[in-house]
Amino acid sequence: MAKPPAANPIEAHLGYWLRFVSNHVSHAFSRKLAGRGVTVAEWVLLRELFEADRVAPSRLAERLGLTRGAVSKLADRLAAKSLATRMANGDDRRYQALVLTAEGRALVPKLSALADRNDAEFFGHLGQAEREWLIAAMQAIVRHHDLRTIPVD
Amino acid sequence: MAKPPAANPIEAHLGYWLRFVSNHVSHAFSRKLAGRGVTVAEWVLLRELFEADRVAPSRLAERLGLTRGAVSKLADRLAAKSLATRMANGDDRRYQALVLTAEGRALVPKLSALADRNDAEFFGHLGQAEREWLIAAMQAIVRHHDLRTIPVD
DNA sequence: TATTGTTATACTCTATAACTATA
DNA sequence: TATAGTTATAGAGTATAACAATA
Repeated sequence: MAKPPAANPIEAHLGYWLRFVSNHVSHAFSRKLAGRGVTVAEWVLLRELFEADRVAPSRLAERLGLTRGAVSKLADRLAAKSLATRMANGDDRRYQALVLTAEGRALVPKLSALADRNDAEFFGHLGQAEREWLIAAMQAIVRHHDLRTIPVD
Repeated sequence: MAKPPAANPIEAHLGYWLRFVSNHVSHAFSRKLAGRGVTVAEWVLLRELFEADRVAPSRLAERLGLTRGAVSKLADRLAAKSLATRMANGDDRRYQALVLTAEGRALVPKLSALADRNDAEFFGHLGQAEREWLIAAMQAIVRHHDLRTIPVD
């Protein structure tokens, strides 16, 4: 009698293979960012601030699927690194805005170049058509499930 | 004058979209596992032990791309939950083996069913052909870069 | 000396929940 | 009371480096 396959092979799961590739890509990127003294979570926040200029922490928490406490701590670290600062925001004094410092604003394009390089290293060997096909497939899944929060970790 | 695009759009990166989908899939799975009192890292170790019967911690560290210290702590937690135990292994008394307990062995198929369900929830709407195409694409990337360590986090 | 495993230490990431200030 | 943000606490996950036992 053969041993019954009590557990299905996890290698049949698309999620397993996505995670396999995605984690290697992320780890490689994380190592590149470390050379600039920045973590992936910090990078995600920096990107958001770069694009939106001034953002309330609660808005970031919503977009990134984090608690306000988590954003608060991330903001602390960006502030400690002189990459972002807190500012008053509008009339309601409960609201703040997080804003990049000049140093932070200057850093983002450099980190962005690292991201470009990382993506090219992992996927540059694919044809343009295949890369676009895969991106479209992932975007379709995101739309199908109405996934909204931008991944941080 | 339009503001120059000082940072390339990260949305052009395949890595970004893989991470977007992969993280949502992993988080959903993590929540399912939490209902059984198990973390994703613990699940990965349990799978390895289920398949190999007895494995030396150093071997696990190698396969999973972790330090021996990290595996040691994970083994502590599995032992605390009565899912795995440490045993002597062979003649060289420096070596151990980690082995599933009966409880651990009984649990894995249940967790595996959660993994099946999670994958079906996220990708069940795709055609069989598309799912297989995507899996093959990921496997090709893994082969191309000779990625070996099984992702834990 | 070299190797296996453990432990000490530290940092990131994140949550929950209590707290402060403001409305 | 309700909301924005902070802080206290806790735990997972991981690394580096020092250590103990064994070879």
